[in-house]
Amino acid sequence: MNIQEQLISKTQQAIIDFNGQEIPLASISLQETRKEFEGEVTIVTFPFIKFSQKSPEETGQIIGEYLLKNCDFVKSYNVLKGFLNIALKDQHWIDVLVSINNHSNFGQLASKNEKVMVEYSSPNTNKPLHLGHVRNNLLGFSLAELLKAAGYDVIKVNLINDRGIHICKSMLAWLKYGNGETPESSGLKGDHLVGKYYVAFDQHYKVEIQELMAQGLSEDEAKKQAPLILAAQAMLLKWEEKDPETIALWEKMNAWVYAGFEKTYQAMGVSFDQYYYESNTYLLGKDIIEQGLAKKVFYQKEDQSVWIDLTAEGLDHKLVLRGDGTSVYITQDLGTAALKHSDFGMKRSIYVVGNEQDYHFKVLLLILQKLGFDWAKGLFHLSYGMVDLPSGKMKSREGTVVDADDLIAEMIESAKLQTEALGKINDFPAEEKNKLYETIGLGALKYFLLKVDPKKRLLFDPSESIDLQGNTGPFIQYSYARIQSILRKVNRPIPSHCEIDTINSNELAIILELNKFEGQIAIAAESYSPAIIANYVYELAKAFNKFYHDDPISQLDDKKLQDFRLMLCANTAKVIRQSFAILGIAVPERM
RNA sequence: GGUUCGGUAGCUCAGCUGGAUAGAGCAACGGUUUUCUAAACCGUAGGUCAUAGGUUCGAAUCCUAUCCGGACUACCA
Repeated sequence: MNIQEQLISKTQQAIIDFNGQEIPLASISLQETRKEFEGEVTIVTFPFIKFSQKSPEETGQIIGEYLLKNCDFVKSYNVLKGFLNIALKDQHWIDVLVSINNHSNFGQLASKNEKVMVEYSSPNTNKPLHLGHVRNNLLGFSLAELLKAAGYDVIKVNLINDRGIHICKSMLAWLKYGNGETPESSGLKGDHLVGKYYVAFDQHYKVEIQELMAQGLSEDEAKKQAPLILAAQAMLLKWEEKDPETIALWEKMNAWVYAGFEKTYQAMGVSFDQYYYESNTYLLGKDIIEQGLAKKVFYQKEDQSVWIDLTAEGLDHKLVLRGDGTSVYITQDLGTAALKHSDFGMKRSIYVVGNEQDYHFKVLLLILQKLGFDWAKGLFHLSYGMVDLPSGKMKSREGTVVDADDLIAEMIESAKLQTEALGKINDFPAEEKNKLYETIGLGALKYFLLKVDPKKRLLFDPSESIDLQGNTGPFIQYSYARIQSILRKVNRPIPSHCEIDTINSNELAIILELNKFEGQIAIAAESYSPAIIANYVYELAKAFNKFYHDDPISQLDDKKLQDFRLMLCANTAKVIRQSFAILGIAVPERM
């Protein structure tokens, strides 16, 4: 029985001893004592008064007195209104630290022998990645690391949207206006080059629409009849017919994009175990439509189009296959979901996709459940909020997007300026300096994006650079570097046991944080929220910095105390490093 | 209109399986360095937790309504 279970059980026993009344165990809950009061564990006594027949204060006294007498790990207690605060003996907390220290895999929860798939990134190959994609990628990668830490076997998947009318738009514009421009000839990164022609298409298209409207067509008609859009549609048909020239162009331009994406992925530090391409999966799903028709989950209209009636679920009628037999988005997604499951047989599958697609995923999951696939209940849409600018939503066509590559470069530059201004690493070789700027710049960016609850929309103001002070990635990296500095200076192995018997409040605060780590991993994994880890590790770093400020370590003469504090430092560093690994953020040895 | 997510300090966010006087960071103001890295530490100031009801011993947290904002509501993806 652990400490908490003992406290709960003894609390119940205290009242039984007092008057024979039995408090239900479920109504006894322990919580952390707030910082301004003495103690580490608090029991709320309000729910007990109908059993004790005493005031909340008296009830607290009765229980506190009982615990003090009957639990050898309880040091003292105090009662404030309906709150019984319990302080545990220092030795208990020292033991907790030693046990964390000697735990070879602290922060890695026991294997659950369960496969979980995380699909994220899922880019279109017609334009470069922007800040919204950055959030998606960091969130997806971090979620995968988080689930691994929580004991799951994780498969990271990227479903690349490499076909469709939007891809044809870039291809067409490049043919018409590109003059054979290549990444080599222009020096442009491949994804940016292709994106340039996607924008070019839209500009020329708009001109054509204006011209047609001037000729008296309505806007809708003009949009449908503009020569450029007709040409793009024709190109899509040629692609579907596997016209060699079209395919060759498509392959060439996609290869440019992939080379560009690869660089951005590398810069962000994200990776995948498996790629799926829509060009391979877009025809999937039609057999599922057949099954659905046979099971009468779907129905067919006179024009042969296939629909599902979701009005009973509060949704609408939804098209699942066009009248001409071609797929829509959801057709493919039905097929891809089945394919992924047959490839990996995972129990759970998480889609990291923005909340603009809430409706789509609600429908997708509902259809799969209605079709009776037993794996469908394991699907989950991790719906994250959009990244907004002060001016509102980012729009690629209006040029208001924050480009991923630019942003990363700016963050590294800003880390460089800040680091140079502080002048602490002038003795570093140039290569190490650059590495550090990258570590800090990306650390700031990643932490900034990950510390916010994924569900919430996130505001980014490009005119204000991301902070490097306060509740930021670099603050936590700095705490880590400080510890490494101490460990280097003392240069003694971390002991495996402790010979002190009292600890101060700063030390206690750190141990309390360290003790929470694995619980936080479990909670964060269950709620799919790396933000919980980000906020947790910030609290740890704060506690450490206060300790560092107040209490000497390397200049101590008392070796026993020094050993203990070294152990505290080393384990703080360990937990910071692991927390940041979950967030996909590197830690520096010096900064 | 319907569905849905959100609204906490000037700004960015924690806290939300109901518990104490609602917490951080930034920005503002003041202090700390002959002592392990001041990217730090300490302090001051800043709040009708959108609004109104309800449930409860107790509500930022749960329920209802209203207001405000976002997203979705395509034979686009």
